[in-house]
Amino acid sequence: MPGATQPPAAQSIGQYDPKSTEARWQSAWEDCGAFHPDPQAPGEPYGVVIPPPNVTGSLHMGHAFEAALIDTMVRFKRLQGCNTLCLPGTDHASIAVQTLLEKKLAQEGLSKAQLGRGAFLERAWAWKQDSGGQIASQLRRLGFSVDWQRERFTLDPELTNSVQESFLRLHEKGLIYRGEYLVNWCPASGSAVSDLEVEMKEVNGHLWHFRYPLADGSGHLEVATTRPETMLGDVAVAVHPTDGRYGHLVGKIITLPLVGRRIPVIADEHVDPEFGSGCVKITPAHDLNDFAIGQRHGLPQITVMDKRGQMNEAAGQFCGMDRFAARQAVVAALEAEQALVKVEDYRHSVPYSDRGKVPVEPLLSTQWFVRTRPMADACLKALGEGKPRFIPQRWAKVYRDWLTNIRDWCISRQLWWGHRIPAWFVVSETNSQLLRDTPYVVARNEAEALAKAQDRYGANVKIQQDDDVLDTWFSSALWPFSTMGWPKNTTDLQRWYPNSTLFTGFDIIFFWVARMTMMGTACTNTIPFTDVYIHGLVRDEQNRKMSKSAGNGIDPLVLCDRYGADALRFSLVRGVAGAGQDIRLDVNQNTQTSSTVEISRNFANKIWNATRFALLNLDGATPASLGRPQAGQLSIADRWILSRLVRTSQTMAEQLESYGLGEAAKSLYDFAWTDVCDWTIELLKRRLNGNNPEDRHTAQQVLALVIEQLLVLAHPFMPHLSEELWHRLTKADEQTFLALQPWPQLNPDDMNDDLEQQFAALIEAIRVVRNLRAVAGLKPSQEAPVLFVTSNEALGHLLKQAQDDIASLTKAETVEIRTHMVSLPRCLSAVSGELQILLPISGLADVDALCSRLQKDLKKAEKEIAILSDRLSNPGFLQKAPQAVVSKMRFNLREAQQQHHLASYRLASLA
RNA sequence: GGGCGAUUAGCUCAGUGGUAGAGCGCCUGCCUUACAAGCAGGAUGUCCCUGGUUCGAACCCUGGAUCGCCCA
Repeated sequence: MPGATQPPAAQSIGQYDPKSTEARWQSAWEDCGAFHPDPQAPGEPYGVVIPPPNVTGSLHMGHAFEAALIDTMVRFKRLQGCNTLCLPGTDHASIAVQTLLEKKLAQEGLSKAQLGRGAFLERAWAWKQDSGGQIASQLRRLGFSVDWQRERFTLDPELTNSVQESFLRLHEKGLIYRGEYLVNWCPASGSAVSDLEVEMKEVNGHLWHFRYPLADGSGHLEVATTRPETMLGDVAVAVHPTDGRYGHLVGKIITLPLVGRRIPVIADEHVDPEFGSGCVKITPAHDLNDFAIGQRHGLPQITVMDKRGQMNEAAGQFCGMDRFAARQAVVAALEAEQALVKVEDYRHSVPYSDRGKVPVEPLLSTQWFVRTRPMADACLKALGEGKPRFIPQRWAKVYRDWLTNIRDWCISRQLWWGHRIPAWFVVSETNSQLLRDTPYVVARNEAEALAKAQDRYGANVKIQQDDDVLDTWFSSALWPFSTMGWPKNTTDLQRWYPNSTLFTGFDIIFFWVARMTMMGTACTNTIPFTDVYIHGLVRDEQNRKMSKSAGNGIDPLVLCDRYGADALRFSLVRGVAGAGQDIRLDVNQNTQTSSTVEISRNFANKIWNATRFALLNLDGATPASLGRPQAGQLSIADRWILSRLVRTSQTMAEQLESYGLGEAAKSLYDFAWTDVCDWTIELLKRRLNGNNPEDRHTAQQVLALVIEQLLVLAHPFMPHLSEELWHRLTKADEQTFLALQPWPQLNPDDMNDDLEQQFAALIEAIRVVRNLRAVAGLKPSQEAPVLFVTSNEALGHLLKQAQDDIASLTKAETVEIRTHMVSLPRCLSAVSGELQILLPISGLADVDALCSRLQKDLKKAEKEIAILSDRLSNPGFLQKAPQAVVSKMRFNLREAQQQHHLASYRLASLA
């Protein structure tokens, strides 16, 4: 039970409370327009558009993850001085919104047909104003540094204009056409959907075998199908041309059972002779493969279902039945005619509509399509030149394969909510009827359409706009430039187009990324972004994808409330191993807690307290008023932390530049916790509390500098915390933001490899003393003298320099450094490399513990000596390994031998 | 059928050829005036298997196993 022994008030003093700060900074940033960049401002442009979430959606962990990644990068670039734009928005989600509204209407006993298009759209807009786009406010809660003044919605007038303009241009170039094809029909939403919106699902079904009699009475053929109801639309039976069993039957006529239609036996390469009997029924109007075969053989297409998925007149006695009821009825009827041979259980893939969650029905209908081949080729060519660059690279291959095998894109949807297709039918040309071959004009508006139609068909034409709307992804495909005002050549477009990086999940490479690049090439003649960063999915502790429908998700906002947005963000970013790798977030559904996020909360608290320590020790001075420390005044520990600071700042910048976000987060964590808190602050305490004013001043300068820069480094990951603390530390006014400060500007000369190596030895010496004290059972508060003996001069010098530091970190009464052993009474001792560490206290020593400690040292040295001398006696190694490696091994061996020697000596002296 | 990813400490994962790492968890001791959301110390490994390349392999190559994903 945490804190059970202490009253909450006493406990809260040293605890960071995100609730009291996060909301304040979010509104301060927004009110001051901190993230509203001026396109004319200096700095290298860095432009990102966020993947527009669905307007029906609410924030889930996937959004939070994506937002955390984007914002970390965006804030980093801003600190680096880039002219940074991060543009938010939402998409209108045709099918989702329409499904939602129709459900609501149904509750009122209404249908959209009763309501009519105008009233329906009014309701849709009303809904959108009310409850649409709650995601925007939720993204604010994460501290996402987007420019809300530039927020866009795909149905905004300007974006609608972009959609119309691109439709027009593509149509003019022959890249959009209208035609009658087999499309994926979703009976649930009453609309066509694209290939991508179809998901193949493995289901347990049946394989029915039927007998089809030859018309001349000379026998029959056996066909097998998983969809008996489609046999009503059969127009042929196909066999493989080389299939010896059936060669003689090709060209013969079959009488289709139940229907009585006379259909031919044909030969087609496509037939798999191994499958079933080797005979395939052909239903061009209800199967994609059959459609292709039908076209090759000039067969008719007989549609036996309507758009609700019910059998139509062509289905004869089955007319009016639902397709699944018809399946049973057809089987029963065939059985009655003794045409049913057998039924097998059969596991197979069935195409389901992503949105409607019902099996799609391939259906012949007249739709609009994008001719993708030319655009895909342009994209492939660009990819050959490295445009765009994929991170991680392997996704480029997925993208390329998709573009290589791409099919035309069905873009019309039989829905109302969306961008209405800017095409008008000249119905006067076909007796006021809308037919497949009714001519049409494409225009920006009705007046322009009328003019065009009159121009072509005479003054008395009557026109009527296409009822359908465009696939939502059509407008999403324009997002990188439609949001910036295209086709107008705006300053935003000039500044931030092409965008710098697109961040998105691999699940929409096809849906979105490829379509954006295609539309980018077609409309703007360029790939719309330089880099594409593909991130993974958020999974739960059982490695399942976190999703609302699976019920294993957790509301990110709940975690924000519990641990702070910064903690959640840090967890998500730190969890990224390699780019594109999934991350795992443990979440306890019952308690709504996560130990992963708790760790990050603890880290935030650590930074909070480190800064609090600084504030308590700076006497009200700020980093600026204290000034930077003078080189001549610095202790070895000071120089060490400055070196670490410069190195960390450089490393993190390199990691972030190369999209190593998780690595950068870890660098920050280690620097803050280990270097700053465990060592630097502990070392500074002595000088801050001491009586030497000069030394104290230097310590304050170092502390102020290190903490301020730490806050800058932390800012991309934990923006609220760092902003709050930076203000407390610097006493900056309320219009000045850490978010707009420069990335640490430090002197690279302060980075010193040798110094860091020496300091590591010092740390090791301190560790050994502490270990020795623990092993020997000394109480933590008990002071004891420490004696170092080493014949290594450099090491001795280092220890001497840091004598006071060692004393304060090891509770040493005195610290003595000698080059030679002196005779001492029995004492605690240990050995580290060329260093003997002795605690000359008699009487207290736990001899057994000491012996085992020395035994351990001895064993370790023995093992090392064995490995190293083995290696160094290998002529191949000496000859072929790099000199640096060889001499390092030699050095290590000498040190191990020293250690061995000293440890056995100490052991002997104990006996 | 084709492709991709993963496999390292009890858990989550780093580790691009030179003596296996971190955090959490675990054990011991500490409320040491920044922090118990903390401090100090400690224990913990067939780096999935196999063969090869190499002076040297967790890492590169062959083959395989298990788990997951994508496409047909």
